Amino acid sequence: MQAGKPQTLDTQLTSHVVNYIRARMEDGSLKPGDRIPPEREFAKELKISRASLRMGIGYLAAMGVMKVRHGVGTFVADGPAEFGKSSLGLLGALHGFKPWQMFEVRNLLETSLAALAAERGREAHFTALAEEVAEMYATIDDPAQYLIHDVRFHRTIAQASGNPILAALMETLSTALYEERRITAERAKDRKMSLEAHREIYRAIRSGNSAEARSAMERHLRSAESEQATERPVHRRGRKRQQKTELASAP
Amino acid sequence: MQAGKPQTLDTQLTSHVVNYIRARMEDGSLKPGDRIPPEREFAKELKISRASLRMGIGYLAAMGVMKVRHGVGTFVADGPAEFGKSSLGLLGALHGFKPWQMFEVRNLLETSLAALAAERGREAHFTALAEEVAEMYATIDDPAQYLIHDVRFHRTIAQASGNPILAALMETLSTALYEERRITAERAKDRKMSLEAHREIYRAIRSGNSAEARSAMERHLRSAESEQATERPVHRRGRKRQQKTELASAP
DNA sequence: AACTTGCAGAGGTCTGACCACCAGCATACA
DNA sequence: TGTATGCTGGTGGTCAGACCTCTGCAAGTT
Repeated sequence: MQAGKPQTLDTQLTSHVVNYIRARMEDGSLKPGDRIPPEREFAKELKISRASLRMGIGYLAAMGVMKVRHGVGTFVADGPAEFGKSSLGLLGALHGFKPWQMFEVRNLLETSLAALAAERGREAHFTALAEEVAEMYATIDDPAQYLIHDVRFHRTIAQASGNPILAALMETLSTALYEERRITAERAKDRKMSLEAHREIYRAIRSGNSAEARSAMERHLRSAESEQATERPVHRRGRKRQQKTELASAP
Repeated sequence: MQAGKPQTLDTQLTSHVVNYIRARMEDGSLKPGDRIPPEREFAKELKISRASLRMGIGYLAAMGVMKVRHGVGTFVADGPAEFGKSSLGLLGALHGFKPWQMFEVRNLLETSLAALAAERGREAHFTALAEEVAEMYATIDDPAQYLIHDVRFHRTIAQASGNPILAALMETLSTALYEERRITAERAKDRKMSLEAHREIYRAIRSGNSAEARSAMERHLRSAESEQATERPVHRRGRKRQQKTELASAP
């Protein structure tokens, strides 16, 4: 899945850095989780200023390909692929995406994802799915926690589909969805129904029944959409230092 | 389609800039095509250094939300939404995407896109599609030109689907596909078949027959995939200053 | 053994200078 | 009069080096 060198980047030096990193990723000398040299050294090595190097790193970080940790170092991203954490949110802000459009995409992707997961999923994936369902049971009364496991469930399905590109698309959608649902009050009754739906999806996938997995997912999304229509957004009370609810990587 | 402020960005100041721009996009005071103040001024206005401002702009440019033109200014992107030009290529380099995975995604997206276009497409879209088909006829003997109109045809379908999120996804795929196919030699016979297929797709869409549009697209992609399997990649001859083949925005 | 402190190394930010590019206008020439 | 030429102002691109802040760990303290 190689491609020509796109000359479409911001500037010469930025693309210099990007191409260099990219080349090292393609020839395997830079793998997920690896660390790149300190900025000062690396800049000298590439014979560019630190500022320019940082522009390049910033670009890669924005693309979700690199991860910068203040005081520690810069690393190649190691989690599931993704198209930049807030890209969809940003584009939405700019082009005014509508909720129904979001659902349409989600429906399209997730039903196929569920079907593929049923066909190609492996034991490890099934186990992970079962665990998330269990966690959802355990946190049925804690909306914030429940949501996290809900999202992780869907993400795990994406990974079980065996197609990393699809998984990356779903990952991008998930991030946006999570941000959106995090500030929405959801009814306990909805969670009960949702939980049931997830269990059905899980069973269908585990049993390898792709058609049933697809339709179960479709039913789930359909009801989720209609529920959302009757929800009332919660007033955001003075940003109370939101705890670490970052969705940790799924196994 | 709003979302909380993601605290996931590189650094404080970068996110400061991003949030500022984002807010102005959401409240409508910054629309596609608009220009932002010169860096020196803008930096002073936001009370940050020019370097930091540039990091933020770099992030937004990477996301495809802003467009920087050396010597001219910085603008809000105005073309069709897209997730960063080379994001998919970069992710592919990192995670080693396989061609069949690409086709799987493409098949999934484009068949639905074609169906939606048949249902929701408007006259302007049909006209644009017809023009691209005509251009394909005219450039049947010029692989490079033909490819451009081929890609534009598919892109126009995405826009006709009436779902900008889907269109953005397809746009991202298209960029990667274009880069890939641009360095591949394709047989004249393949182009003849391809042209026929496109005409069928066009007719189905124009007549509003979504089921037929879907299956026509599916047939097209299936044959494209099998053809590609027998193609031989062309040796890249010392990067001969590739002319301006940038896909211009579709009408 | 547990806690505290200090330091070294890494990324984050600032400043101000200079370079490169583009557009438009004024001048010079045909 | 019309066209070519060339200057100039404004804008982004790059650089250098200094200083700030965060993290992790090791040495020291209790």
